[in-house]
Amino acid sequence: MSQESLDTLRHSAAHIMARAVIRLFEGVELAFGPTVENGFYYDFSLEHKLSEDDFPKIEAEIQKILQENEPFERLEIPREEAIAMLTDMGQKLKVEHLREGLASEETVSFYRQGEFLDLCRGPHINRPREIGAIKLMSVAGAYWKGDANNQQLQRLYGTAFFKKKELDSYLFQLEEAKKRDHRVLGKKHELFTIEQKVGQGLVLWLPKGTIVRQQLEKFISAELTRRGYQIVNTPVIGNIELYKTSGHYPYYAESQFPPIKMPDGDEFLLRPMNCPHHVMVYMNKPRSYRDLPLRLAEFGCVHRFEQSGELNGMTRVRGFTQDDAHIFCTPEQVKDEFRACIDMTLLVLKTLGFEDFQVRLSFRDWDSDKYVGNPENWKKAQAALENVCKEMDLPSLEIVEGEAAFYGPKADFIVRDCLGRKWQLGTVQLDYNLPSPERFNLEYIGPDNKPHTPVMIHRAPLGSFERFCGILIEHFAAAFPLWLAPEQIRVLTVSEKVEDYAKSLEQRLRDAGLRTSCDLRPEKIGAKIRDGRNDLVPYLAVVGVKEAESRTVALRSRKDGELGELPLEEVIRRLTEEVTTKAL
RNA sequence: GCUGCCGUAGCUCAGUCGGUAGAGCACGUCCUUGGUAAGGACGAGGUCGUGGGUUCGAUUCCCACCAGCAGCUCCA
Repeated sequence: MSQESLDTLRHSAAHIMARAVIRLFEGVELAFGPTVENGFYYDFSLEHKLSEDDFPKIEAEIQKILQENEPFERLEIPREEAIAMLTDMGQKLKVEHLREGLASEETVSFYRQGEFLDLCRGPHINRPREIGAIKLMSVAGAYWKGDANNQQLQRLYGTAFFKKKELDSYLFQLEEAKKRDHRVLGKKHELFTIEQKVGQGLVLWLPKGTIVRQQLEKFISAELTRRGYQIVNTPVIGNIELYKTSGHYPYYAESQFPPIKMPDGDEFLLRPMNCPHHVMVYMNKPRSYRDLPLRLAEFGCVHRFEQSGELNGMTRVRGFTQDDAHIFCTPEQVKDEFRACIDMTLLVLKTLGFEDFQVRLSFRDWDSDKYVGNPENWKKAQAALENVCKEMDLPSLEIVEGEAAFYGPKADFIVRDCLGRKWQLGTVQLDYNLPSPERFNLEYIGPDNKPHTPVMIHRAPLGSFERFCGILIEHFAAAFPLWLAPEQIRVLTVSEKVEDYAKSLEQRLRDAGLRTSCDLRPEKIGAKIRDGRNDLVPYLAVVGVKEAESRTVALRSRKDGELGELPLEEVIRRLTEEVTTKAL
């Protein structure tokens, strides 16, 4: 079945659900009932507070409608007549939609099914009974027309399939996906924790999670060196004047931790971004065009007071560390620098085996006044960005207006979590505004011996270590490749007789730079293998009397199973090679 | 922040129609000295998220708060 016919089916299912709700409850006003990725929803306004307890009742009514099997019938009605009709029916939301959203239409389409009549573009299936399986999934609040200032509606989510078997398989996949959730695996494998007593959205990296993070830091650091960056280190707070100059403060007052007020009247802000500090590093001394591009990098810790309802495991937190850098360059250098940033982001994603990502170019909304800087610079920046992205042939490139940072357009790299939700990881942002005379008034002396304004590029290939690791946990289902694995090889003893031999192996592995431990428990080897596999250790080295005598280990890999007896030197050589190549 | 749901041992969860709680795993001790996914016995672990209220008595009922989950809104 094509996605198109599945969408038609689900769209009809949404209408059947709405019809059931109207039959069961008083004073139901309908809003919109579109299809979404794995199903559909319908927004309602009604007195009764819907909850999951109502689902059986609604689903029973839906089944009745399916049995009745009345056909969908399309009607074309002049808009004015439709307004009168819907006003009579008390469907105020639909009337508003006709008056505003569909104001330019001559006629609009309705669908009738028995006594149920609804404004709808269609198309629909012919007969309800074509729906093989329909299930209500959840109830949630949603704002009318997606605006938090409007009234809140009740949204019922559901899904539908042609066959019951397809629904079962979808529900099974959902259950499986939940097992991959980084919050579940992070707890199970002791990677990170978030404690109420520390605070919402504040991540405590546990020893095993810290190893994964450190490996990423090493990887990024090596790239920074290779690509001519200079590492700096700056404090996590700054005088509020700094953010007033940068323009950040008035714009984002609500999503910051409140300022720290000093007795002398000074105010300090827990920094929500690193840019102003790096700008100050740039301003530390006069700069010449010969110094550019100046690339300043820092694993910078920032804090943002995100709304409580937005917090989510490691992927949306209140304190996080960006693999940040700011590049100060001449206008002529922008294209090359921007390209290099995209290139580094692609390298990161490729190294970690992310193939399914999309790139979103976020431009400004020309009607909005929330952006700073002159339109000329914006046009220049957006054109430069778009050109480079097109030249580099990035996957599923999408341009969205209105998503830009307030100081400039950006290219974001977006991946999905195990439940299909999109998250922005890497980002490259062009900025003609912070360096401008209206802001920090950055300068460099050109070959003409006159001051010029540099261009700034903000970029973070990972985005933040927190979010990236959260997504990474789900990407690998916590079975990290050897170079990232918290424990790379575990020595398992068959009996106590070989304890000394096992300990000597552990030390030699450590000397070779491998992360290892020794399972000396008085358990049977089967149990130790089982635990080692459950802990997702990439290599298990079994040693018994036989191996102790021949000075070998019986190696077992997570991927390939038993590999036979090998001398330790051979094991070290293999693992070191695998770590160096960052094999997936 | 909003709507709905939810919170019992380190973890996953059961239970109490109101009389202060239980399982499996993990943990500890002992027995077993074993060869590629769970050997056995015993033991320790909980102010049932927090604060109020109703009650002779609340983990259980009610209210508020806090935290978590799904969605919405937001995301420098």
